Amino acid sequence: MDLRQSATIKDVASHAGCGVGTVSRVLNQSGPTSAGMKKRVLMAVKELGFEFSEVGRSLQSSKTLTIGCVVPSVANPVYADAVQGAQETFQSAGYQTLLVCTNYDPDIETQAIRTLTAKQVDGFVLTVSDALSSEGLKSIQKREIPHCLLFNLGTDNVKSWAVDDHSAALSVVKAFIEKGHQNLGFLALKFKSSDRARERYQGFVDGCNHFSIPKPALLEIDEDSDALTGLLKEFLTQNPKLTGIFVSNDFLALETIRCARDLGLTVPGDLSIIGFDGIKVGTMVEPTLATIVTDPKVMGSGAARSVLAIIQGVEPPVQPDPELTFSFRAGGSLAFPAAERKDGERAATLSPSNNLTKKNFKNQQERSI
Amino acid sequence: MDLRQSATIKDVASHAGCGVGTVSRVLNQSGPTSAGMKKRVLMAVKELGFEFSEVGRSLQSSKTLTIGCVVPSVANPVYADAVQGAQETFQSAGYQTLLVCTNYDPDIETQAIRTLTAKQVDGFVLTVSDALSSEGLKSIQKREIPHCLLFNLGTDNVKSWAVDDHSAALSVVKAFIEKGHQNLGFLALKFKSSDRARERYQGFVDGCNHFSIPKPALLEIDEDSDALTGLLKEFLTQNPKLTGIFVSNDFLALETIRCARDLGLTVPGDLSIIGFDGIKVGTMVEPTLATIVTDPKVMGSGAARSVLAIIQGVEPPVQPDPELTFSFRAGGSLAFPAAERKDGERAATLSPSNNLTKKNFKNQQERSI
DNA sequence: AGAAAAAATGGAAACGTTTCCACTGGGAGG
DNA sequence: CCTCCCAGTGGAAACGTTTCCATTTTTTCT
Repeated sequence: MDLRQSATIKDVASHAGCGVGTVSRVLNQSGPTSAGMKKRVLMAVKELGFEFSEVGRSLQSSKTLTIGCVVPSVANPVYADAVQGAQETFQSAGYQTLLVCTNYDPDIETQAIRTLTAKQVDGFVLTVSDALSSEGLKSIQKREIPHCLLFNLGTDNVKSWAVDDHSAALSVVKAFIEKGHQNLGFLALKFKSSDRARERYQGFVDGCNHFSIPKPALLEIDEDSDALTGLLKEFLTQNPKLTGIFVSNDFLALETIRCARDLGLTVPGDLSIIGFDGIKVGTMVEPTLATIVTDPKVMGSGAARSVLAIIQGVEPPVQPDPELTFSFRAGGSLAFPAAERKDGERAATLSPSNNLTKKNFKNQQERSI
Repeated sequence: MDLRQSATIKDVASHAGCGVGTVSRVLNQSGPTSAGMKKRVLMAVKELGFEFSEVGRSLQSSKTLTIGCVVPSVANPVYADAVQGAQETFQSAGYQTLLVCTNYDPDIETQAIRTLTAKQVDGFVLTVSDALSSEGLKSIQKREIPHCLLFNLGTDNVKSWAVDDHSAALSVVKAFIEKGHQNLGFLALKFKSSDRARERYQGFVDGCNHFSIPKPALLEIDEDSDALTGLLKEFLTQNPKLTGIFVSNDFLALETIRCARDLGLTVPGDLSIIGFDGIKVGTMVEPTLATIVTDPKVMGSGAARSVLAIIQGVEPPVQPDPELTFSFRAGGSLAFPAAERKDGERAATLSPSNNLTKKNFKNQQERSI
């Protein structure tokens, strides 16, 4: 038989010599059927290679068994892991995952949500650019489609699985202080298009206030650029007392360490660095990277379970205590500032910024959060 | 109005005082309509917040504007990047991507393909466990659903975008030989469930034959385990002449370097390592990692364009010359063997394998290809 | 002005399901 | 023997579109 055009339930019915209702009942076990009939239907199914069309089903049931998953980019391992967790969870509940990467662009985000809504996804897991202003999120809420935010902070009526960025940033300050640092900096990528980065910065500022140390200096870069060395030099020159930098993601932190070295600075001797995310390679480099460890896969899976619970109308899973969504990991990139500068200025000798150090990164990808 | 239950085209028609055909014609610009009618319909649409249901459309047109994307795991950055590339390409062509991670399990793979087929995806991009035996792939071919393999080698009638693993492995041999290595090893993860790893091994063996050096020793591990140090020690003990190891992916290569150090060996002094994939961090560690650089995003995007071309019935894009799907990147992990052992045995002093070196990898993920 | 052509419109059929209602026949209970 | 009930079955309706054909309205031409 020709499998190109798949058989329909009507074909099965006529082939088995019965009505479509009977076929449906046999295959879905949704009603009484005689043994003989059952056998004939199953026979016809096998013979025709019949499989239900989910499209027909969806039209009838107005359920698609499909979830929309919207994240900035899976090239970023944080989101990749989260997507992995969500996808696995949905998969084992019988749902498929429709993935969209917005590339941090709010317009794409809005458009994507519109498209997925038109496809009648049964729910959403999403990381939006800004949870308070997202058009897409609003329309999801208006339509009352089950959803759960991921990494964004939720509100009263919006579920969310997120790292407590604010508290995490606070514990970064604490870690710096314990090592005797007083003058800190914050380095972030894509600050504008990420409420997470802003949240971390706010926590960092609040932490500095709380411990009565100077407000941290902010270095904000737009792209994961080769110009970092130069920018860093300028930043350090403008903030000569600075001994520690909190970098908003681990990849950028590793880059920063490399740039610092290019400038003739030692890490952690001249400059301590703390990252964010807790990627595995942070433990494999020398010095190891002090960082905030998170578990994106658990977040993704949690958000997925929340959505499933909402769909099924049961009580959503309890989220972990915000304080448990992250942990501080010590590392060689954080130490006491060099003795002679305990409260003094940086040795005034930054080596000349030679931009010859650009490496050929064929695989260079977006790695910010 | 209540937006919970979305309006249908009939609602729009009655609201605008016209027939459903007219509404369809106005909204799809698929036929002549008067200016007045157009205005009334658009008005009704706005008022009701109407949006087409893609499900109804799909049923009618038997097109879903959805592509199934099946990969082992997006926790592996190689696949994550590939998925990113494919998704972007599909997105800009108006297609959505239904993502499934098989976790290297052929049964999940088969099941997933079945489900996606039932959902009537318009095409597939997939990395299967074994292209020659995959049940799912067979059924896709039988049903003549447009598809393109990703990382798997294709056959006459199956399109594919893949790194030329065989040639790449060959150039690894060449790189080792140029540095004077004669006794090589191959270290792979998930060897059984990946035809890519097997292809690399075969290329490596063929290369050794070609250059008339001994057949490489094979160390095959099942899991990304903490036991690597022990296994590596055993491996090196059993192959005392060995001076270079080709490791089938970069993450594993970095781990291997670390384990070698735990055993008191220096890299590259006592042991040279070449990895595979070309992940970014390979350039950020010390020593930098010699490796085969690939560009998974380009592969994913290419496979996506192939599928789109097949769907549209046009000529698929030409794939790059297989030899250009990878390049060798030199790195500090590859050097001449230590002089005193140029053709001798390893200094017989492997430090005791103390398994105290297990680190607490909270974020430990699957990283094999 | 009248006829013919062109433009605009309405609505039924079809796509593949599930669900519900109606019908049949047989067995149990009176 | 009659009634009632129930398991088993068939088939129409509904889900939301598009498409096609028939019909009505407008325009154009003589």
